[in-house]
Amino acid sequence: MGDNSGITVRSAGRLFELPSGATAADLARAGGKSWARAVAASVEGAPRDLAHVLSDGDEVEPVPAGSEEGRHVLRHSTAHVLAQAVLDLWPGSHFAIGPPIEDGFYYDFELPGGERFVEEDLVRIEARMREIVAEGQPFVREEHDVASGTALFEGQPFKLEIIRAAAGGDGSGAGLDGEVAPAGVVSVYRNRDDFADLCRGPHVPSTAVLGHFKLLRVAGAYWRGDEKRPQLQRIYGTAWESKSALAEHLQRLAEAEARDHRRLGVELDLFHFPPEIGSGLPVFHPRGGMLRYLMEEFSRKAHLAAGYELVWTPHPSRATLFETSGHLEWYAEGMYPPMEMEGATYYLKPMNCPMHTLIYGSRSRSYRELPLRLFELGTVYRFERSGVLHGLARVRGLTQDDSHIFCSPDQLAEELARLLRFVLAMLRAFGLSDFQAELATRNPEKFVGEVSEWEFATDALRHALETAGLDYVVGEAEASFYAPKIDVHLRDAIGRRWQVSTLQVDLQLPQRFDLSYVGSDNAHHRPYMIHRALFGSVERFMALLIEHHAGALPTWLSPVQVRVLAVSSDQEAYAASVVDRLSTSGWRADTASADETLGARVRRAKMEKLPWILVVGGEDVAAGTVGVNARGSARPERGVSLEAFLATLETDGKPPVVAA
RNA sequence: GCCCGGGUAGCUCAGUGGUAGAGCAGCUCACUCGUAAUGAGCAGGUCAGGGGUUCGAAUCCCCUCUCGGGCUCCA
Repeated sequence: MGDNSGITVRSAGRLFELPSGATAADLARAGGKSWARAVAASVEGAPRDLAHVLSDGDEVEPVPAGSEEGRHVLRHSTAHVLAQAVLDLWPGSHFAIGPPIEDGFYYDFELPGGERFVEEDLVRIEARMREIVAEGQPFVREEHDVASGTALFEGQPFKLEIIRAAAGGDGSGAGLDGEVAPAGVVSVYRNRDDFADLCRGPHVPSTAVLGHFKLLRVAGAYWRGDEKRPQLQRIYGTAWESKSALAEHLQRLAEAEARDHRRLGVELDLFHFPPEIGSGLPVFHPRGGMLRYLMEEFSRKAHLAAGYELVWTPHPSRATLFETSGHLEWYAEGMYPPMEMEGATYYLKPMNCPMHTLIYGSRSRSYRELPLRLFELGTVYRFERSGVLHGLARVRGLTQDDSHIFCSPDQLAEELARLLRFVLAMLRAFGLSDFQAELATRNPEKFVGEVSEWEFATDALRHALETAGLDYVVGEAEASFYAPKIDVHLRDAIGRRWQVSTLQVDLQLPQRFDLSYVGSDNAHHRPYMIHRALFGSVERFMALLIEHHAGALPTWLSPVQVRVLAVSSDQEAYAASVVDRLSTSGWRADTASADETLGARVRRAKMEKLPWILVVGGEDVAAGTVGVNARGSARPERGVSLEAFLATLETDGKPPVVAA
């Protein structure tokens, strides 16, 4: 080791000798290339400022600006700059919290006199932020005790609440994403004499490091996410390590907008939401109807092949059904209001399960029938608050590809494993592959039933996840009060997360409906019931498919698969015969008359994102061939025999096979 | 439901107190064309709906509906 006034630290496997009192920034200067773009340091695995004083023997690694952790720091620091800008521009504002989030950050404020931000304010705020960046203000960490921290944030009620929560040790400060350090230390980052913010850190050394950011939108947000508490004004922004990374992100946002299923739904003439019908209630046009039909037929066939039986149940029901099921007790606010008819009260069903239990219970069941797998594309109605409706992804009338499986306790684990394999195989058939699951476990504060039963069901779900080899996280205490479940999430082509399938082991309905089966011991036993929606809903899944494929649906799902275009009117009869031949072979083909130029018709077909365009001219009539213009290919292919094209369709256009 | 912002022709949008506009789409006619827009013409609007201010309202004010971005909730 060095002389007795020095320290030795390790970074990337190398040893560095530094004077005592040296900081991570000193190491960064000595540390070479890997430290060049460091915005913070990881010291003994803990995130620290570059100004952090190192100790002898520390293991220290750079946190580069472009890493996830580095971006986190950049975004958090940019959020502080946003707060300073707003406090400068609106003296007397209260600032609440400003954490980094995926791809950006936000900050919540309360403006004096209940004033609200408007979009135009973002320009002013951003300009002030750029001044702060240009000033190169330092981020200086200070540590206070609770008393002096409280004094520091006099007049800032939200900050004081955070300090109190942390000091009170009730753990309620823990969810506030690093605003305070633990153990009664109030850590603060100061930029100016008159601006400091409560924060655990770390931060970049200076605002000069920042600059590649953009404010995106304003929104309302409840303090601590609680709608009974004050609504604050939230500003969202994004921040990146470089101009190009910012530009790429903005490009991705534009791409996402171009893929928006609500926009493509209009452009491709798939569906719309007539105000005459009501919010969240879509109608499907012929093309969208065909897409639905293709999805649903595929689903029905796959379910039949996997040992399910199709059932059908009506949409309204007497209230007594939902009293028995418990829905009126715990789900009433999610249901359409009641209808009175001939002295009875009816409700539209919000779920299919009660009706499926009636089918199970319609006669005595033998263990030999189990597992009994009932499947329905069941349309349900839910009262969704107006603010949450979102195209097809969130509607008030939806069709679940719903199944309820009744099985004996000893079948449960195997049935769940089999079910999960089936779910994943189905999703893969639609071209989706990037899955993550969440296992939601019992909430000890809020559950009904026996703990041992919960454990049995949860273990069975875990077994299914493990045999499927699926990545999963455990959502401790995230289950609803009556059942543990697996939620399957996936990422689409541009990385957005969608929640799709849900598998739930129900401990309550079989009991509420007093379901039983006769076992080999000639005694009555209670079956388990598994709820499962695979697509989630047909509507939402359609939205996902449209966005995932950017409207260019795979051939097997394309409402129109082939457009046949005659070069001039002289070949229209031949074009019609090609359409006939394709239709006879089971393909969806149409044509467009030669009133428009060929270029215009090709353009139209391209904008409809059709997978195949066939152009037929005089040469093709003579030779019995077609010109093939495939979606996504650089140039068309001339003189292809119709047989060869049919063979191409056989490989490109057949629905996938579900191997489960 | 709450906060912010929208709603003008089928679509995308211009129009800030004084005679409702453009492009695309639609229709008609001409053109018959070899791979992403042929030309001309025509038609199309209770400016979301209701109320108010004003000599006069798409424009200003109020209410309602509806859409978008968020919060909360959720398939």
